[in-house]
Amino acid sequence: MQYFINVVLPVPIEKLFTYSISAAEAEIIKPGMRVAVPFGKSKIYTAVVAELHQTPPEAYQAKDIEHILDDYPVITEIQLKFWKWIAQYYLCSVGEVFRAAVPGALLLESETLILRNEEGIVDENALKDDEYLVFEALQHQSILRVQEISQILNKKNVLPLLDRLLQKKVIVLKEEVFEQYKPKLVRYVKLGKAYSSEEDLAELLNSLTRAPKQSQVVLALFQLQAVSKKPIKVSDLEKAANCSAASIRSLIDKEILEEYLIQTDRVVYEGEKENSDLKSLNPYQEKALKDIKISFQENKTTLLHGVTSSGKTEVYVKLIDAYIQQGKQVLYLLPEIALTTQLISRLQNYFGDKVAVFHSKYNVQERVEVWNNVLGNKPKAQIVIGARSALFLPFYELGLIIVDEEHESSFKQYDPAPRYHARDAAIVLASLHGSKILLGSATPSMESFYNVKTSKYGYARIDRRYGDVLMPEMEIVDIKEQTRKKRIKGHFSERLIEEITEALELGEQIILFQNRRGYAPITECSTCGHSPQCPNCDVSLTFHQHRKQLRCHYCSYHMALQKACLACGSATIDTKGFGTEQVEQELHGLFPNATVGRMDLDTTRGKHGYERIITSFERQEIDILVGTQMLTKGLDFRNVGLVGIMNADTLLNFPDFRAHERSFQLLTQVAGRAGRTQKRGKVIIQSYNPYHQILQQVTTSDFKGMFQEQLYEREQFKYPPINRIIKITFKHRDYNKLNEAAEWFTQSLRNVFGDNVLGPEYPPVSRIRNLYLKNAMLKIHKDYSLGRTKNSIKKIEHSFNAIAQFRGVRIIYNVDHI
DNA sequence: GGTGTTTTTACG
DNA sequence: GTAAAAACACCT
Repeated sequence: MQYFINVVLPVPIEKLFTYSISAAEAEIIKPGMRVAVPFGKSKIYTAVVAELHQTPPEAYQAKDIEHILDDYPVITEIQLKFWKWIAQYYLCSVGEVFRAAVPGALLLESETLILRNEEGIVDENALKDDEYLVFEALQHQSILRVQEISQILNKKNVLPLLDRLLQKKVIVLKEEVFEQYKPKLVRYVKLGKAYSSEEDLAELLNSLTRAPKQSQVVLALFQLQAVSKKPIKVSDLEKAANCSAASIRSLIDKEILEEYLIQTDRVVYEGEKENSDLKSLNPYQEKALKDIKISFQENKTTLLHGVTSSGKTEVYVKLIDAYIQQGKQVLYLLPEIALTTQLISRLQNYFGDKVAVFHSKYNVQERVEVWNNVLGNKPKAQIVIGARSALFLPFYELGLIIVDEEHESSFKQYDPAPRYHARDAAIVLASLHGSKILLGSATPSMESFYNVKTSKYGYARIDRRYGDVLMPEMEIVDIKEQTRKKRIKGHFSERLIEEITEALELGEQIILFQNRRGYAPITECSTCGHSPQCPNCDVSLTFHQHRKQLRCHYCSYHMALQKACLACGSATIDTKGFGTEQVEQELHGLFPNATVGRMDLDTTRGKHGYERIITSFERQEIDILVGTQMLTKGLDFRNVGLVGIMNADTLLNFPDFRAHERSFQLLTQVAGRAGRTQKRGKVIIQSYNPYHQILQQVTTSDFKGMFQEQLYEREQFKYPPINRIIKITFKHRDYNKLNEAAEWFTQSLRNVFGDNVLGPEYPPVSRIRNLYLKNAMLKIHKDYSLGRTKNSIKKIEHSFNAIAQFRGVRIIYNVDHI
């Protein structure tokens, strides 16, 4: 009997690949295990077993697998189903989901190593220059990587050369798979066996009189042992004895000390265990909790709609507690995990070391540890807080999923595939696990609220702030009028300056919101109108004050700021528009005594970038914090009296159908940062367009009005939530080829879907990294079969690929594009 | 015709 | 995605 497995490979190819296995292997292998398989001419890849069977492939001879990587499945059955759903819904391959879902350290790939051929006799004269260089390098270093050779020769393609060297028997090649995950081992010491009793010790110290440092170490060790029964780390001993590693080393060599290693987790929660009791809920929270529970009984996805600072977290905590009591796992999804150190520490206060965190700023090693803890259903990963990628963890007994700040667009992955929406995927995951799912937001998305209205989702509401704090008072300032009356300094209206001054006098903190980073978006010569462009992308370069640089936001291109215009040579370079940096600088001029902080992508790079700024604002070391939309994301500051929105218009005038919804959400969220304690907060919104519908709705907290109005518009123009949209992007280096291809494809779509097809159009940035772009949009009514639509698209793509002249044009699908 | 570079194709 | 093979461009 022959045995075969079908595996998923981490490559963007639709199909599964078949390998043959031995009868013995067939006994061991189960779906969800990883196997190493040869793929292509030389590479070895990590694949996941999807199915076992006994039907030999007809058209080819299946290869044997290299070896089995796991003793038990590391991918659960549910995960495999979930991957398939994502691939099918978001129009990508299961392999692409696999690549995104599994931490890099579990995805081993082989690397070609180049070694000397010890047997071959090399005739140095028969070698060409570059061949000789490789030969010579191998005399110094016995192993080289392909990449290193590339560097030595300063050439991209070195494989033909290696082939020649292989023929001449100068080198041999070896494929090696590197295990990337290495458990972290910590060195510990204890006293050697010979010295366990008291008398031995005295003798030992005597023998060390001539080595004062070493006896100091032994004494320190004893002191440490006296304090706690725990094993003693080498590093701790070093510190306690104030000695060098060498002293300890020589004690170990003398067998006075004994060294041993213990495997430790990289991610450990250092705080005390479950120190806070669960807070009791106020009547509004109680009511919401009750409504959620009722809705859960009907197995409905439920939306918790609670105004800013209404204490949604306490409700979550109660729910989480209920599920972990039953021994179930809980997943808590957040839009941007790095911003939420506040929330993490709050949950850790309640649940201690049951809380694990998972996000993209963790390194590969840390991610594998969380993965394994979740897979093993370990108590220390019973509650997982994570960004969207945490959806892919191997949950075993998932009882509850919470999607906090459900409206946030960063739940949607944009690039690369799979372009999934974590909120929607979470709902599917919950149904696969039979678990409950709660969405939470102060400003629900149109989609979710529509689902509530159509009774698809359950609904719970809290419309009072915690502790009955009043909603902030909002004021719109007309900057057009103010400019006309010359009542404006830089970008600050008189009203805003007054309020800032007052808040500063009262010792309150201030948040200023400007939805644009950098100093000024573009520089322009006021003589000839030239503004420097990126050579690879179709955008103007952005000026960054901090480094005196012009940068491209799409590729990594940057150049120093030119003193004179590159086109006409005159020194009349002007900056247009304004960003957070400029606001910050103007503040220094207007309020020289206030300390100003800035929070945007530029100042929050690095693992602890956010934390630094947030904590120093919390400690009130900063009076005024200027920032981009990062500020809106669930931060909780006690002492903020005033929130200023520098310019609401950039949001409102954004050219897409979600602009109004997004503006409402953003403005409401920023405003919600004001006055979270007893005193009523104040919000100033500056705008050129003070009578704009959305601004009125924000100031009166009229969510329902906004929803009704937007729904009507979306209905008119066939946009979500009533319709689904699929954005199709075409990409190619050749402008004309791209145009023809996009035109052809869109026309084919039109033949099937009629005027539900828009485009093709150039996006605002029509060239990125030297590739031209064009977009088409397909709108499908919610009730129309998604499967049929996708089949039609696939069919069109198939004929498209059969046309020789269009080959090489890349097609990217973005289902439910935001 | 040889050499280097880009595009195409196939991978089990 | 990667790498070999094929096609193309360029040079002597």
